[in-house]
Amino acid sequence: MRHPEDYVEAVLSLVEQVPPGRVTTYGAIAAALGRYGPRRVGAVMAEHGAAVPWWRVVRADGTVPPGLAARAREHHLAEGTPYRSSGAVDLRIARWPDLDPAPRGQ
DNA sequence: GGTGTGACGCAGG
DNA sequence: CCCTGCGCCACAC
Repeated sequence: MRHPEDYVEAVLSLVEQVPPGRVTTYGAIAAALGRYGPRRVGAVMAEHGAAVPWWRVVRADGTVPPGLAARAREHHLAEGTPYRSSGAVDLRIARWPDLDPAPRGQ
């Protein structure tokens, strides 16, 4: 293991708790765990992500890295995840948990 | 021990 | 919308 076992388990556990049609972000997971940073979460996902609904973890702007975007989009379409016209997931609606109290401009 | 890199994030130009 | 720099942390060379 390149990462602490308990940390890996914690990350995967959180990802599995994200319901269909909703998503969370690398930064949110990192903040929730209060340990390491977004990049560590990404590293864990790159290595163990296949075991969980990895497509429910997106970047802070709602986009998914090239190469994963195509497959992620299929899952999102099947789950009804809200997308923005830009092609990124609409975090204002899909973010989970619902910690998005300030709908700013809208 | 310096340097580059990555399934990241944010501020600036 | 584009690109740049910096912070972040672990790893490979």
